[in-house]
Amino acid sequence: MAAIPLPRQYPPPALLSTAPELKRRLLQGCRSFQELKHLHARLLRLGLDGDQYLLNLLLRSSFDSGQPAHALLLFRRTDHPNLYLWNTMVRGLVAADHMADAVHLYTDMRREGLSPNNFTFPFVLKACARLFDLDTGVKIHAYVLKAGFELDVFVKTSLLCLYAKCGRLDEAQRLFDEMPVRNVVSWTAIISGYMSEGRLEEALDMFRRSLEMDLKPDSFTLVRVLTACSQLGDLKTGEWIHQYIEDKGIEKNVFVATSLVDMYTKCGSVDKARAVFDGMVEKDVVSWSAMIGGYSTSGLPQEALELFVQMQAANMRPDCFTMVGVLSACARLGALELGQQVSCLMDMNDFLLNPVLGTALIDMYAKCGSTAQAWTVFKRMMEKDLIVWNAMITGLAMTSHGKVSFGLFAQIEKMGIQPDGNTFIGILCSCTHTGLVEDGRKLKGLCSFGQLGIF
DNA sequence: TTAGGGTTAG
Repeated sequence: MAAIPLPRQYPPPALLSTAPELKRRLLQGCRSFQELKHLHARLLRLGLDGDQYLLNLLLRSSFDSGQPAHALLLFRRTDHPNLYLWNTMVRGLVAADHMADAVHLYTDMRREGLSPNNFTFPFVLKACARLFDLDTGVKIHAYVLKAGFELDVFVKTSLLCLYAKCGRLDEAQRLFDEMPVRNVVSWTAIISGYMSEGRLEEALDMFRRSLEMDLKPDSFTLVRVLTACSQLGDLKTGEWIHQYIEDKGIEKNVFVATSLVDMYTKCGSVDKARAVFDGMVEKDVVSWSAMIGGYSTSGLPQEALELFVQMQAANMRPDCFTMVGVLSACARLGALELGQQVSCLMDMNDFLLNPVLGTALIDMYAKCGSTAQAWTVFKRMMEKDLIVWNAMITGLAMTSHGKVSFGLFAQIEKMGIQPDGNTFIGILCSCTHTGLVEDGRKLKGLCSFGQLGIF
């Protein structure tokens, strides 16, 4: 009879009687907050709380267990923490999404008279970038120059990201130009900077330049440039990048492959998207959603629904993105029953709290002729942006509820929401469906259609 | 111990 493998043995805490034992245990990682507290107690009991190496492991364990407040508590109790501990704290707070705390801690560190090193800056600059705190970032930049870290590629790239994120692409480009060493991360960062400014062509130009300089793009770079192609509808460049990936034998991870799927669907090559999708070794919910949504927006609802059936057969749980694609396909087909069935796969609150998902459900009900159900969803939705209102106005208009859609239009105005072209298209649609010619004329008198670009 | 908020929606 085969021996039953015993579970991995951890020494009971009581046996952790020496520093090496405690260190080994801390390096294994904690399984619970309770255990973390126990290990801390052992540290105190053994009089090892002055050992900053062990304390650092304890801090990291606290962050890894999702207990940043506990890490902060331990840290505050430490006399004269060394730079390593400060860095661990700033890094941990950034990873735990406590950006303001990370910046405050950095400020405390400076106040205590400690000099940051090349590791400190990327952590704290990331926090500034996420907070869009350019003022603090600029002060840190001044200190970077003073302390002589401006040549460090990590520090420089972090600064570049800060400026790009805060809308200062000019400064980001200047830093990039003066970098003595550029690597794939710096190139990807500047490409992303151009993309976030909507300068997609220039982002692709930077990518071409990077290749001319023999840079080997990685999956992060490829995802960015494929996204730029998607947004531009630039099939030619997208295909070229795909060929480049194949020629160089670059492994297509799930992110790159999904970006290819998205690029092909957005550029009108659904078949190529499907070929990439079928060739994917690993597919996640994003890949499935991209392909299903791609079929829907390409006017192939039947294919979208067939793929959704396959997704379920593959035991892949749909998310909000999947559901939008599926509901949109049902709306196009007028498949009310199916739409109702699939909507049951989600919690109703998901529809009520997510305006995109809610709109997809309203649109499906309205296009399938069930205005009453569309109305119920609309009334219950917590967050209604203009697109939600437009979907309901159009839905009512299409089913000859012109008066009600006019009522909604009046409410929009009363609430101070600025209608857009789609709102007026919905309203005009209700005029044509209900013969409210005179109301349509009045509306034309009231609103400046020319400005909206409708006529 | 460090830098890229890596892909999908109405």
